[in-house]
Amino acid sequence: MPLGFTEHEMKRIDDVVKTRRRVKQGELLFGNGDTFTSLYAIRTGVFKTSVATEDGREQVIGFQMAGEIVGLDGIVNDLHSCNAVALEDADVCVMPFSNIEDLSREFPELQRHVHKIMSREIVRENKVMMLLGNMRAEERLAAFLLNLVQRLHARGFSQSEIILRMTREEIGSYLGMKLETVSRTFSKFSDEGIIEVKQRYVRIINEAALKKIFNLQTCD
Amino acid sequence: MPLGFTEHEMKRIDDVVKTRRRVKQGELLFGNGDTFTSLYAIRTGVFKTSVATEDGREQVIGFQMAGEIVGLDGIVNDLHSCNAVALEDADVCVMPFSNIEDLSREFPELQRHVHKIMSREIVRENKVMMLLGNMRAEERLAAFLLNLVQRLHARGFSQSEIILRMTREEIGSYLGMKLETVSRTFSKFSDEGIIEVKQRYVRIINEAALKKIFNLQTCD
DNA sequence: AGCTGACTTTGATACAAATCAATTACCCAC
DNA sequence: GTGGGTAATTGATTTGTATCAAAGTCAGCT
Repeated sequence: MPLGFTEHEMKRIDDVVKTRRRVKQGELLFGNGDTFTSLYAIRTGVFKTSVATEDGREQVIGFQMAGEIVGLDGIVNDLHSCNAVALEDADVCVMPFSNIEDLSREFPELQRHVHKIMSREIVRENKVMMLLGNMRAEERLAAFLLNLVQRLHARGFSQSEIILRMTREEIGSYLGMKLETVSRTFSKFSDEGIIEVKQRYVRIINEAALKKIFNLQTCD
Repeated sequence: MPLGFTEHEMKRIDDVVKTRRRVKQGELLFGNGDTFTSLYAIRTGVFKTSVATEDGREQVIGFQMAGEIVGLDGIVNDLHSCNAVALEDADVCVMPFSNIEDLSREFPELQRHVHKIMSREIVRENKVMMLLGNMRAEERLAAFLLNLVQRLHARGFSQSEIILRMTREEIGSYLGMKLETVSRTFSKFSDEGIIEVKQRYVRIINEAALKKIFNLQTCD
């Protein structure tokens, strides 16, 4: 949240954020078709967001963690158009969107902040489209690992070790490949000494090699 | 634009939109790295937006036409992160973003409108991710054609005839396939009597068949 | 501790789309 | 009209990933 407010102002902004909600592993925070009322700021836990086709194919849209906002998809039609599922027990701030709109008319800083959050999501999705449209399996997985470790590091975790909260199938769905291909690509990186993999545990041994495979700047 | 304003209010809102800019075919409206100042409302013409990797691969992010807004990618870092190129001579309204923010603090209707535009873009990109991650060539092209004809029809054009403003390569980039595959898939649909294709001219003969191939509701 | 079920790894094979290559069609300038 | 360049089509072949199949690993439960 942006700074530079008086105590009174902070109080009013805090009020938007006061409602909490716990979501257990595997539970929906919101689902496709649900009425949209609020954005959610993740406090703890990791979520996946996904959309599905009629015939049951799932596309994972993103993995979200502490400090990130989910629910932006609901604004346009007052209905959510994707599912947000907790991949581990999670804790979110419920922020009624009408309150956000009211307050952001009063506080330009907050208004700007909201706009940036939405723009950031658009830019993130642009990068995922590049990944899905142009890259090969190894590039996709390298990009995924680099992105994940960077975000975890920014939150005070290790810059080389990851405990994955998602299955191979979910990673595959996000990256547009099958779970077997995800597994094989992990094994390949492991054989080449670039990473160490043991089920959900991943340690990055040679970050430079990963960056070379994904010869683009790290996404955020 | 939303309705329900007084004459005086309309005047002030109109002022935001008064600057015009012409962009010739092939020219950039804005490019990756350009300073962000404004959103652009397309009045006439068709644009493509795209991002590029270091090694020169291009990913088309979208094709935008009259009434649609481009430039949302620039808000988050005050820099554009994609390119917007006119595919035909075009005409846009330049809308300085600081003006939009100022006015939308005054007019809740406008504020809501801006939020919806950004959310709509997020939802659109979610659908493209589904397309790129889960669908096969025929499904992608069917989805593309249905989407295009629907948007053109909403603008008063035919609901079955299209003049494509983009090359096979650009379509392929958008859909995550090579230009040869785009061409072959067009030919296949043509052989099956679903469409008539002659270079940039496409006529949809059997919309139901296209919808069946793309067995999802038409994207918007 | 042992069972159960979900997830992961690995192997063999099939297939859709990419790649390489050669025409063909079209638009625009002269 | 005619020539030149870009874009599109079509064919032959290769290749990356999907698919099908079978073990192997692990966490949770009784």
